Amino acid sequence: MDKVYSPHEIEQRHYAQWEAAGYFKPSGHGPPFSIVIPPPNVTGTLHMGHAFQHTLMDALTRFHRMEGDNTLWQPGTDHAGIATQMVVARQLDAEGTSRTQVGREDFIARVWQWKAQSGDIISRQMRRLGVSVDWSRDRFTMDPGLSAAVTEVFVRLHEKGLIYRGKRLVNWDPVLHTALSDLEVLSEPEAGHLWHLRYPLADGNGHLVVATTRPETMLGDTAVAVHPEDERYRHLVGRQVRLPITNRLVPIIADAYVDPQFGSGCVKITPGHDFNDYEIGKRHGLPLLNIFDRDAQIVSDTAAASAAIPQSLQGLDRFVARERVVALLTEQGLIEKIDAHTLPVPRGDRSDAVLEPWLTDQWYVSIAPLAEAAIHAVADARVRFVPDSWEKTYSQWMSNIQDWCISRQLWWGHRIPAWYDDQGNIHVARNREEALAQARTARGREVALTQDEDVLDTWFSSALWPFSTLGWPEQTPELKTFYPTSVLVTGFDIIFFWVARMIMMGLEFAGDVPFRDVYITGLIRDEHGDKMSKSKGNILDPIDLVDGIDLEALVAKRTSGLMQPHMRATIEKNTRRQFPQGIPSYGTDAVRFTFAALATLGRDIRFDLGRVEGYRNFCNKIWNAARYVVMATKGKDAAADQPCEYTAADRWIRARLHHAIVAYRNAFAAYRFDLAASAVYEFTWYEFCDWYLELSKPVLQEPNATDAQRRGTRRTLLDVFEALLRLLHPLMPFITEEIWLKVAPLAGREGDTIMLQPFPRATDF
RNA sequence: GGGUGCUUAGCUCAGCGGUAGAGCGUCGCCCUUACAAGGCGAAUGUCGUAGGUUCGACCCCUACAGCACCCACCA
Repeated sequence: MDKVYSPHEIEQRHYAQWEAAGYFKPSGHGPPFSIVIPPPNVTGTLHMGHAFQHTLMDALTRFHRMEGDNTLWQPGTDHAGIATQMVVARQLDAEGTSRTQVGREDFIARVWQWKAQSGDIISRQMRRLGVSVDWSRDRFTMDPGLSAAVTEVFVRLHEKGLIYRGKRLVNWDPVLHTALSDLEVLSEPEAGHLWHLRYPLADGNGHLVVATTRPETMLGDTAVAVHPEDERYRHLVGRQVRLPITNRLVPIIADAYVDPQFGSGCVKITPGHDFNDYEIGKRHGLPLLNIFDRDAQIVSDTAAASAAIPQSLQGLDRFVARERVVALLTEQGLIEKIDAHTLPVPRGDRSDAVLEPWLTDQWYVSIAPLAEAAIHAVADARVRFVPDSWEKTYSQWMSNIQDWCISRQLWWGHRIPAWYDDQGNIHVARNREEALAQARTARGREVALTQDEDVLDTWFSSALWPFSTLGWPEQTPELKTFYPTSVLVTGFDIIFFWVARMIMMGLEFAGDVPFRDVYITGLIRDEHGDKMSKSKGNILDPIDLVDGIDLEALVAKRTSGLMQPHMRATIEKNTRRQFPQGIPSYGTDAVRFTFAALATLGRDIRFDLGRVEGYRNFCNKIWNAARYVVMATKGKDAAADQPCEYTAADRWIRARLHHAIVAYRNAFAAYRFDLAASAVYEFTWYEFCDWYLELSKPVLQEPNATDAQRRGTRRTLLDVFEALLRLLHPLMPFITEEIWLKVAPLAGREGDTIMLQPFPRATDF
């Protein structure tokens, strides 16, 4: 064996062999064990969080495979509608054209092209991490089969009355021009103002003061509300104010929603552009005025006329309109005062654009009926969260769940299977022919149909992932064998987006929960506890830890393609300070072992390169122990069929191995990868290397030791070390394979790979 | 407003009702034929604060403080 452990060549060689030999396919004769991968965005690259989760999933998969279970790790990628569309749109921009210029069909073709190119990057990264997914079953959310599942689910939910089309306020992204679900809205407090506006009473006797953070929306006001018990205003309820600028008359109404303590105690009501006001408007039968277009600019033409918006304001962006409205009111002496005020501003999670509540037609899932079964599934422990503290988060959210807006005004995604006839009737069907037949029956003649232009929320197809990847709605053998899956490994950030929805859809369509356990990981943060992000310039590419990267390449990587170019200098400085020598190559096993060792339950992880270095040293320790074991036994008498005499040290190390196996297995059963890692680390280093290897030397070297004693020690060296390799394999697949292929024959074990060897049982020692 | 988690050695984190642990870092001594990507040895903590339960608390309970996160319609 080489004197130094060099992971690079070893890793690539073994992975290629494993894959070629088909070792990743289900082959065990035991009970099924299955995991579906959380499908990464096909146009992204794997980040530290992926590498972390993949390490844990692979450890579980390898462990169960070695146990003889019929093990499937189902891979695949997600089309990630908005994210992907944005990336390709940006590419087109850079080429001096645009999405709308190339048109829908060509744009989609272009995305497919990009998908093919980008998807390769992810699978290459995954292979470098050693993940033992069954590549022959690779799936993509927009594959024909999975798309058919999407359509099937949509049609069935519609038939059941659980999908409907409705006109109501949605979170509208005026930059991306699409509706978003509530979950895609991020509200952060931002500095703003509270404008106190004077609304003259219609009878000319003074005015009311309303406080607002969005003065421009006064153009769409249809009432002013006060609290019913508020003595100051009680007498005014039922009377009217004359709105400035538009001169429209709007009523003063009483509604308990109003907090008399806040501002002036009077609230302007804009049902068309505020979710609360929308509800109040419904309660009081107020008219709803739409004053913004899809770009969030002030409307013109008839819409402007019905709100009596003056020409001078039409077509203005909402923020320009705000200034103009304030200026006009100031001129008229209608601004009482302006206070500084911090308010939550809703932004789109992808575009970061300030969202506008906007009245549109959208498709919704009536979710409460589905949620009920999903709440019970968790309450009854048919789905178990690990750690279980997440159950509360889950059930609280599920109990207050709102209908899910599933339509998106995008091009990249699953087209909604709904067609409209010339009278605007809706025909939901599996395909155009079915829709035509439906229309024919309904109308008694042939009618021309137009398909809905919209696509579905990406998470709609993700929700079906555990069964759509296994062939549903066909009752395939895979579906029968591997559904429900054994465990889902994912981050807490997508419990609502994904986990909850999979449970609902799984129960409704696949007849059972989608997974037994949900292991929730924390976030991988940088060494200061900051979230890793491109804009902060603190991201690490897991492959760079594996292969190493020199400083200049790292700086270039971190500073290219920045959204805020002014961050460049800071990022470069920090990077040069933190990694003056770049990042050395640690090898996959060291990186994986680090992830496992850091995988404590229920908290975020500060990723510390010092730990990787420590575990790289651990790899080296194992390597050198192997050199000793081989040197001490190769070509020497270690025959199992000859008399062996075991020293106290021999018996002791076997007992310690027994102990380590028990600890490791218990840790795995409880998803305590950190404890498994430390159990095997401590046994290897402090017991096997520090003590046993040293104690074996006198026996093997002293002239007066007997042959039986030497044999006993050699047998023990081989038995214990060979088992130790199998124990380590789920966490460190490569180095264990490399050494095992050399040691196993000496230990009298046969096999072409450690991957399919039995996992050590404590009772063997 | 509701909820969750965290606070242990310089740093990153385990831990358990019974005299405080690991990795990294620091200091000292070692190139002894598995291993200098190492070995051996050493130093370092009123385990956030204040109460309580207990024979005994870092561990259980209560309050408080600080930090982080999630959900929510106060204009």
